[in-house]
Amino acid sequence: MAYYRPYHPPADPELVRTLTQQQNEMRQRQRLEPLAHPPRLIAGLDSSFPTEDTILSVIVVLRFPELELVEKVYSHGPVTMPYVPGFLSFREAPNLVQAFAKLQHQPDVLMVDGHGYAHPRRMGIAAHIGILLDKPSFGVAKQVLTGQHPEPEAEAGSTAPLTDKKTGELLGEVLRTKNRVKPVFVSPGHRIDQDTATALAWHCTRGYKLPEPTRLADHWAEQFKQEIR
DNA sequence: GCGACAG
DNA sequence: ATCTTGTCGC
Repeated sequence: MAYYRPYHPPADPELVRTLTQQQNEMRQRQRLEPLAHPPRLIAGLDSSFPTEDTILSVIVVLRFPELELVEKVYSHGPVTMPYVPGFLSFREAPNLVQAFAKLQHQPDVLMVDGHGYAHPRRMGIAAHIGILLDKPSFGVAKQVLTGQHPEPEAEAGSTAPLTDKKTGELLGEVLRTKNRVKPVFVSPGHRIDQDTATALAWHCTRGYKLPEPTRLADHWAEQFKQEIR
């Protein structure tokens, strides 16, 4: 059996150095603390690429814990950065911020597609967005970026720790949202803690692998994709 | 030096 | 992320 992994064009060393420094600076502003108040509105943020040079970001706002859709907005524009593992936020965050500005309702917390603290420099896109908007945020990713973890039990609701192999530090939690289906990776971003992030992700699941906020954002992207053409 | 690598 | 057919399981 031969396994292949996607080939990533070599990233410009100078660019990587600049962005790394920027993430380390943002890390100084990151605050991981319990949510001040229970959320009334939770947002789901997701970006897609209708064409290789066009980015489409969608944000949905749901009432919590009912999970009823309250609002949905989108923003699209030209792609300005290549995808480089570890620097996803610089490619997607700007357009997400543009979409956020269109919201009529202000969400209490943001669920972002991708990692938050579970990042090489603890600055995944979820943390990045939270700091830029000064909003509580956390990430829900479908694949691991960094860290190791044991397999959570097969039953929905089971969790397992995602830790740094070197230091043992807790980076996030692996959450089985659906029976016998690949789990998702939850990690805090900004102004929230791990337990709250995991609890929110779990309380937002409705029988699908992805929690409603990000699942619906992804769903509406298909609809908005038609509007921009 | 050898792998790993969100979306 | 995106492309893309058949296939497996509830």
